[in-house]
Amino acid sequence: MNLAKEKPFKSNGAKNQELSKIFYSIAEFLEMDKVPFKPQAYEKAAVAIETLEENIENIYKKGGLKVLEEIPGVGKSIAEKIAEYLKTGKIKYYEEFRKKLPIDIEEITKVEGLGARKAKVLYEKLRIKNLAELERAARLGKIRNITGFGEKTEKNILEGVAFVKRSKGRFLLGYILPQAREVYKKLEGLKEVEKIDMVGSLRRMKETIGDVDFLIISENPEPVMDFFVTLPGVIKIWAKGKTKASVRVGMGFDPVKKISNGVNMDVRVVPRKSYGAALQYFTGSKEHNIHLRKIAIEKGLKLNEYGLFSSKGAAPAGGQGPASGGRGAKMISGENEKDIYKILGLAWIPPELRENQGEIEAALRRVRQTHRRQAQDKPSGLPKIIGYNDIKGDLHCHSNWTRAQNSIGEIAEAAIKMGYGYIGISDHTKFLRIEAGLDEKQLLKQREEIRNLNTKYQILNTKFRILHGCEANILADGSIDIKDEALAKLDYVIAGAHSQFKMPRGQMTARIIRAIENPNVDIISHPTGRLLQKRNEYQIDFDKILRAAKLNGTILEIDAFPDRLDLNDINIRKAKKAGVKMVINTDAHNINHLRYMELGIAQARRGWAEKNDVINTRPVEKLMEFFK
DNA sequence: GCCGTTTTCGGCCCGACTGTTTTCAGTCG
Repeated sequence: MNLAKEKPFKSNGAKNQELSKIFYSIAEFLEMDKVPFKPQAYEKAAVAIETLEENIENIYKKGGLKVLEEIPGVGKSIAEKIAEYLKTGKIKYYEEFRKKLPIDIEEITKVEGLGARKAKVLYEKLRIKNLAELERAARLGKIRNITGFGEKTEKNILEGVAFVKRSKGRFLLGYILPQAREVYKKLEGLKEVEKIDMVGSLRRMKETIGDVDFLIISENPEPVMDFFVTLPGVIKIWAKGKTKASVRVGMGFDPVKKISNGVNMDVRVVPRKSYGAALQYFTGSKEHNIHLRKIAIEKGLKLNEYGLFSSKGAAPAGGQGPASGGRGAKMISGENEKDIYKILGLAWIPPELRENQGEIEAALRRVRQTHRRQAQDKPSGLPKIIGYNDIKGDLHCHSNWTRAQNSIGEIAEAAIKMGYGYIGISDHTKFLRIEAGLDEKQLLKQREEIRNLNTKYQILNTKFRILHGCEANILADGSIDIKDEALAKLDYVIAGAHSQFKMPRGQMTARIIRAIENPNVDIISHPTGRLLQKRNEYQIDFDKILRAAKLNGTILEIDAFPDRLDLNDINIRKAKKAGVKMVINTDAHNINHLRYMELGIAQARRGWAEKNDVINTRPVEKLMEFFK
């Protein structure tokens, strides 16, 4: 490969992200001018482009405007704007908005309670263009005097600004989940709480979480609300009504951002007969729900958070009290979420798949497939995604042979407690001096300790095995920092890039591929190198990586560490499609990290991965067959 | 602006809560 010809790319899908941001902004600008319907059209296009698998430049190069228009939500007008952007780097329509209203709309609307309309007023009255100017105006007490605003709004803006500045609004799933579960348990313990579920992005196990949502059945919601807003840790009550309350909970110290932090939590109480509908509704995603409602409408039904209704004689929205489908509408379903999907002609869809990324179409295929024999084990076109109990062992654990905390014996004990059949020790190797990486000699020595421990388990008749691996380094040229003879003696070899992340795309791709082709390398760890909220993925041609992995039988890791979750959902789906096997590992540096496995499984589920796609769902003998 | 096995025109998901108003717009999910 001629590396000199390759220029560094901004990112694989940089244009996709840039365009989707522009279209989101156009939607906001149109919203400011109270233009009807166009904002939603632009937003829909923005979502479609943002989640597109393929690079939009390639799509345009291949098929021109015609093919762009095949993207759902993209018609003639938006396709032309995409082409304009790809050709000139600008969109005139957007630039004109920006000239008229030079507002950093993306930043300002991140502030809780501020949308496009208010942002426009703030600009017209006070020339506020960005977060810093917003904060200054609020501090000086200028905002309270504007019609439509007041003292409370001003105070909320100040708090909102502080929040955006501190956290950029989202939290890692791995750090939120334990906090959310604690609150869940407290609420669950109330005698007034008949049933409770976590909903929203937390139920969908998204890699980052904006806020925590709980759904509750209660005949007597007021004490629940009172309890919720006075929970220890609540630092702010945003809203408190009879059926809905919203608070900010302080979370102590955030180890990643090194600041003290808080997360918003919402509680919503619904009657039992509507619980399933509400569960569906509040789980989202928004796009999934919109699609579902449309299916309801096609069937002459109406779906909202209170239930599924026959829409015959339905009154216009807002005309009726709660728990209603409108005048004369009859409630068909609502208590059970599965029933709602069923009545709509769909197989039940696991929350992790609810992103309107084809899962509804797949679930629809149920009807056709039930006529076939295979209906029983595969009731729909949906994948039978990997389960949270399917993992038999963790192959990426660091021990105190390097700078991690626990001994190999301690890690093994923890793994046995988790019900695993094996654990893989994969310490860093010598290139990573900062981690006290092992050299060939030390690896051989480590092998002895592992052999001794395994002998002990045999004698005790414990059905458990420690596998000996390492996480070697892929050097800049794609070679490995440990000699082949030493690698060949290990049970398996993980290789990962831990340095020089800013290489040009072609060079980085070649580097990783060389490692994939190495006859001693079995697994590529955290294949794209991103760190959530910290570092973007390095530049690689992932399709080329997949082809090489498939050809060489090299396995790609889904690293479950909270700020990695790498591969991400889109890449997992691609890998599955390409027939590339994956392994879900925690990258544990102490035994408490072993519990992050759940995050990796969630990620695999969101990537539509099935048990068969993931090698460590297999018992140790079958597992070993995947190693070179 | 997009979309179409009911429509190339006429629809677009919809309800709760807040803060401001004095009957409702804006925001959120």
